[in-house]
Amino acid sequence: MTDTSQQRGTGADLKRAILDEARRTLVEQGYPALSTRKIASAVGCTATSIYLYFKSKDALVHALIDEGFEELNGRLEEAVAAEGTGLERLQRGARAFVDFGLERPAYYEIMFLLRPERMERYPAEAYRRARRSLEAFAELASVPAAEGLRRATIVMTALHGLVALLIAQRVDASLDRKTLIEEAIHFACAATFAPRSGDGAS
Amino acid sequence: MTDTSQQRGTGADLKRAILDEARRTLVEQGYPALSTRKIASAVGCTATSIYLYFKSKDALVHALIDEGFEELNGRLEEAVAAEGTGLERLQRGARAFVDFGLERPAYYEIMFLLRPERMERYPAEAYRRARRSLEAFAELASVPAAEGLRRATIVMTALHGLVALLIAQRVDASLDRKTLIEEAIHFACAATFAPRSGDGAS
DNA sequence: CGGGTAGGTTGACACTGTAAACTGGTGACG
DNA sequence: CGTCACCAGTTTACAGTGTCAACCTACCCG
Repeated sequence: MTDTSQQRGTGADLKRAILDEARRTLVEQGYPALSTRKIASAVGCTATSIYLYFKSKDALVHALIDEGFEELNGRLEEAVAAEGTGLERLQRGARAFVDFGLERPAYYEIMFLLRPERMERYPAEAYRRARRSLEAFAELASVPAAEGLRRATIVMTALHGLVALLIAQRVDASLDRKTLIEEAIHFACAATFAPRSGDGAS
Repeated sequence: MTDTSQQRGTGADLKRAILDEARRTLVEQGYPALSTRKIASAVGCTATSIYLYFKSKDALVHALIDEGFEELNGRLEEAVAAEGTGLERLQRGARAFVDFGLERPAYYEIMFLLRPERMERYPAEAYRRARRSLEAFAELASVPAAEGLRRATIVMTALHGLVALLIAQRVDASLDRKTLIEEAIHFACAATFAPRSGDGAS
């Protein structure tokens, strides 16, 4: 009965509590509502205490981004791993990516939507982890490795655009979401398997 | 010789000066650097004077967004208007869209990258104007009108994803930018002209 | 001359992230 | 046992943000 109804540990416990509260705020109220003072008061410490465990607010957000990529990578690997043709596996991966974005828009925002200059650069080491999903896609492409990365990037950009505009509610509401997503995934993935410069109409 | 080396008009002139300075700051230093006090001091008035002409900072940004869409729409219409097949015209439009985003990343950011809940909703009337480009794309699609909007949306999302990730510098630096863009546009536009559910290989 | 009003300013409030200095408690060592 | 150092956290403060309420001032009109 030492703590006064505040969840409040010390040391590593406090760090965890801060991270938990930050994640909660992020998920429930979005990135803009993420403030050091709010986190601190919810967790029962002062705002400056956060700086004992995170170099800056950005560093805290980086930690959340890491969490996000961990979950995303997990989902993607699972989706891609199962049996099926390359195209099928790619499509499952694409669906997993889109689902992640739509289910966790706040995570998606901090992972993909924050401009880097506002974000005091996400460290390159972690960046590489963020690219694992891209590489998973590249391996599935049915083109030479040199082009595989490009094709995979194209798929990623297409999926990202889909998720980003859906999250931002900038897609015409009259469109059926499910059909749109299915078709967008279909075309995006097909591109990865298309021959070099097939200009032909039928 | 009434003004003291500050560009400083009164009334509508001041409003224009504020808008000009806001645009300059946006273009040169990006959205995060856009602050009412900075604009005010650069333009030679107080921060609160901005509120005489704009309901809020968001309203000021809305005005810039309007400018952005005006330019974008102009470019798109020009690109799409000239002669050529539907596919060619669509591709020119797509290129124009991507070029706009890469040449004016700050404009692109406020137009497409700001989440709506952070943005006190861009008014619906202006929103419609923002959709003109989409409709221009839809008209070019070689599918029934009902599907045209969806196909156009898919192209838009693909292009948006491309621009967004390029701007955010989240595209592998080893890739040749020009080739990536060309190929992405190629595939995106091809989708609009593909038959219904062409699953076929070759 | 009197007064209303458009156009701007002053000052304040409630926030934000963050740095420097301070404090209370706990363990180690002479 | 006494003292010293260290560590976790707090206090205080600074510079910045958007925005509102009150004030002030110069001009025009009757």
